[in-house]
Amino acid sequence: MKPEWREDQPIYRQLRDKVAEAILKGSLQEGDALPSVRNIAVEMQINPLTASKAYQELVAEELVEKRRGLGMFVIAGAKDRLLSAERKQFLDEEWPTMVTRIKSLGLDIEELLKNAEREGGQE
Amino acid sequence: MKPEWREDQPIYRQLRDKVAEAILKGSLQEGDALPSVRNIAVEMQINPLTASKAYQELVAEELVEKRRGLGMFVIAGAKDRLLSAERKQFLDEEWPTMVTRIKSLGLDIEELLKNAEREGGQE
Amino acid sequence: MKPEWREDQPIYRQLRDKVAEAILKGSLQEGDALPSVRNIAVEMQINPLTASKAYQELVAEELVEKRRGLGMFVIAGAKDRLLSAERKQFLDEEWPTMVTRIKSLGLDIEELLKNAEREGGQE
Amino acid sequence: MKPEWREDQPIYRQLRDKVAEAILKGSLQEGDALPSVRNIAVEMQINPLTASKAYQELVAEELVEKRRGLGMFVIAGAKDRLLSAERKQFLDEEWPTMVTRIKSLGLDIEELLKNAEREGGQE
DNA sequence: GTGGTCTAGACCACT
DNA sequence: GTGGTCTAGACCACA
Repeated sequence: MKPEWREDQPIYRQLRDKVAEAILKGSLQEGDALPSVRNIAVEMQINPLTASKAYQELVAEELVEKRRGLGMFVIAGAKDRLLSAERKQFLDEEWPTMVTRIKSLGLDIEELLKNAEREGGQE
Repeated sequence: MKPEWREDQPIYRQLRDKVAEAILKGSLQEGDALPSVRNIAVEMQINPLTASKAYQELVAEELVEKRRGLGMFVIAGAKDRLLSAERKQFLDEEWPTMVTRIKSLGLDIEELLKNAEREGGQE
Repeated sequence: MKPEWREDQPIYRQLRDKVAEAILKGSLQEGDALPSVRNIAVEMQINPLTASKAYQELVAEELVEKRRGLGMFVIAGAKDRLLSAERKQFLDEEWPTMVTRIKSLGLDIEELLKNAEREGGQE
Repeated sequence: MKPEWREDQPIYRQLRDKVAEAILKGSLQEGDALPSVRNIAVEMQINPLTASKAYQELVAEELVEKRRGLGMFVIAGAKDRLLSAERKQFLDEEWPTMVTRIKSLGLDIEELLKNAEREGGQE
């Protein structure tokens, strides 16, 4: 797995998002240890400090806890909390913006739906 | 009208988007003059240089032209060009991303779209 | 003013505390600009990144806001918010611990009071 | 009894403090044996090495002595020595800091102390 | 000018 | 082993 970083966001933010997604998908279960800062830095080919910054964001969001000398672990309830927080964020902010945009572009709902099905083979 | 700027994009980009939106909505007709850089800077409470940068973007996109000594004007055909460009951008990039996001949150795209249609027939 | 850093806390935390104290004391008024990251780094003889970390803490606490391209500014209401937050922290956590400690050491209240007056010439 | 560890101090220091407190309170009398490193490690859910480090601190402070093959025991005179050492530490360092803090928060030291006296005659 | 990000490398405390 | 902190120096976007 060769990580590729987008330019539109800082790397640490993207790494945070990757971990959050892994929690949502269940590939990181609650109670699981995250890869160590050093390991993930090597794997992702980034500076350990950058990786650490991503982890600190997760700690601040209370999705992950630090156990001193042991590492970082997914907090119990993290998945639920994350899911509801993201849904709220989506429904309150992202989707209304998107709806406005769709309308101002005069796009056809049916067409968008077909579009969504076409690419949505996976999941 | 107190403008509020988001943190996720530079101000000049957001101003550019506002103007583009105005063209799409028709509140800025083709041939209309844009507010002067100075005026809009005062009104939006931003640095004139920032306002100027927004206008330069619009010029680069060929939505607006500078008439020396007169100001900036919406180019004929701007609305159509803008509409098709934004539609392409939307369908190629924004919508697929949004679809992925909706699915990862376990939400129902069809329901969201139908709701959007029902609620705000006109924004 | 030659800054001296204690060993018991990271520098960025101590710098954050200095700024917070300046807000409490009023030497930094609401709306005032903080010294730039670079300037304070030079003045305090620390790395700009360390200074930046202190400022980011203050932003996270909503005591300070970033105005892009301009610098950091004390938010309106920062002083009040800070004062009540610190009082709460003190009364809920620090003081009860201190009381327990005083009792377990069997110290005399009157003596402590005299002590407090003696050093409390200022303020 | 589920021990909870604060983040502001290393676990071994907090454990040392717990033992010292027990000596002050008399729940550990002079001559008493301390729980074995292994037992306390299990009970407190910490690494035995961490527990051992706490005990070593107590030995270094001459509050506790190791009797080979038998375990760790509270030294005669430990309580008095501890009491005077902690009082000195408290009056010289902790109390002055606390007084400064109370004043900077605009709170009334006398009132706080009187309240403390009235409420919990015994902790 | 402003702050933000990243790197490379060092040192530290904790478990 | 773990994460945290700091430095020195670079580059970038924004106003």
